[in-house]
Amino acid sequence: MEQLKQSVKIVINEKLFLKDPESSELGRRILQHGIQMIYDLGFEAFTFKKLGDRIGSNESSIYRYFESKHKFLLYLASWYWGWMEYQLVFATHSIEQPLEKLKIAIGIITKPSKEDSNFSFINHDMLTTIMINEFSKSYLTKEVDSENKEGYFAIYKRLVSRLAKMIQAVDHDYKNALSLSSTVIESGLHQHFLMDHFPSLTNCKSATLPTLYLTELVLNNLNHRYNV
Amino acid sequence: MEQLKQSVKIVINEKLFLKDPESSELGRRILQHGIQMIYDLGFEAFTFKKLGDRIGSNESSIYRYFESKHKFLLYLASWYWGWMEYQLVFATHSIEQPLEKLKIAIGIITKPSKEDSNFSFINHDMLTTIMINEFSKSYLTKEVDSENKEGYFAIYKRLVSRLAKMIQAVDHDYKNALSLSSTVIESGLHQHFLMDHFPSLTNCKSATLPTLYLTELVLNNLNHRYNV
DNA sequence: TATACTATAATAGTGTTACTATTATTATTG
DNA sequence: CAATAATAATAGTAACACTATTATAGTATA
Repeated sequence: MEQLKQSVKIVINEKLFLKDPESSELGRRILQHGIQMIYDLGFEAFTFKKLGDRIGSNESSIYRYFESKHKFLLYLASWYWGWMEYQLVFATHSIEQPLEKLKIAIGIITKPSKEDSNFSFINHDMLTTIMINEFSKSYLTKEVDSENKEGYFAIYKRLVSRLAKMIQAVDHDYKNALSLSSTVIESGLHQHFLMDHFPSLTNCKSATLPTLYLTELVLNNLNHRYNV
Repeated sequence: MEQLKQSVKIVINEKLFLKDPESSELGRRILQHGIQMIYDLGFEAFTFKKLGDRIGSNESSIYRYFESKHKFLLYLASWYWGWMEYQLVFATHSIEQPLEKLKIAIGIITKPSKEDSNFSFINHDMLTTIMINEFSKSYLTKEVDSENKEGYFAIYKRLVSRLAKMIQAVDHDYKNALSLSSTVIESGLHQHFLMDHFPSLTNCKSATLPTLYLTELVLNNLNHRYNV
């Protein structure tokens, strides 16, 4: 917790960038407009060349911050999950009751920002949408294993593990806390995608957000188990 | 059911191919070796050029079967879900008991083939792995909505809907049958991916397959609900 | 046997992507 | 004022995802 609060800046694996984009004006413009462009065009159509044109800068200058488009996505994903972790730890640290703690955690993970104040040039709403649409692409690659070894997914994994611990705290005997945690985090994104593009495949609506569905899904599996 | 059994051939949206690849020797080689190559190289590194070289044919000839690499993936996905649907309907149609039916359905959807006999030149094990690694890429695009309108995801959607109906049959009052169905199908793939690449994020192991975890997950939510 | 037609192959070419390399310019600091 | 660092400009590369055109081989029909 202390690590998190002493500095609000989200600490990201240094191998994901060549020069810290938060440390200069150009770097911040890259983040801000990069997010905007991926949001608008999708990750496939987004290029460093287009981004350079947009911010009145040069493609080659962007490459001095990020080695590749793929690392840029990994950077954004780390930032997103780091920010989730921050919210989660901050919102639950003073709560004693494990069940209460878990409910709040699920609420944070499964509901898309909106109400959260921006504490940097990173637009949270857009970043959330980017994660819904693009996060899977950051790990569904032939290089996952080596990139995982490099620690590029460390923050994400820490979040899954944190949520799993909260699940376990509510039911010490539940055998699938990790799977349930990863399912909630994944479905938190996926159900939003379905709402936007395949509404016939989900019961979630702007009124009934995934939060409710997933909270019930989890709690029904704790302390009163059905054994197959 | 009759539609399914009258012909074992899986019927795929005709807009997904220019010439039916199952109708010629070259077409079948494209499918067979295309699957092998995507399995080996991943979808990104796979190209029609490489496939042409491999099968001693020409890039341009492959383009006479599939308009694009993306449509080839959509074709494979349709084939995969069509085959799932076939297995599911076939295995459950004679079962009366809704609970029994549902359990069998979840078993089929969440367990990777292996035991299933190939009834075409399509290798089911490889195709399953391809779906685990690449299926998300078929819909996480800027073109989802228009492609959805064209019916490119029809079989997948039908499967989600079928499973949702089976869930509903076990508990008529459950409010999130569609979301639960889509979650099971998604997690069926995702938990396998985690087993292979992020074992610390799942409790599933070759011994304890996702089937068990997901069956419990579903059944714990039916008929004895916790209300948030 | 000639002809017509189809399937496939060969060849070439296009615009774009995701970079890399080199050099020039501008801004900052000692 | 010189040295250094950051950024920009320019050019180039190999590969990708196609498209277009022409050639060839095989089969079917008149």
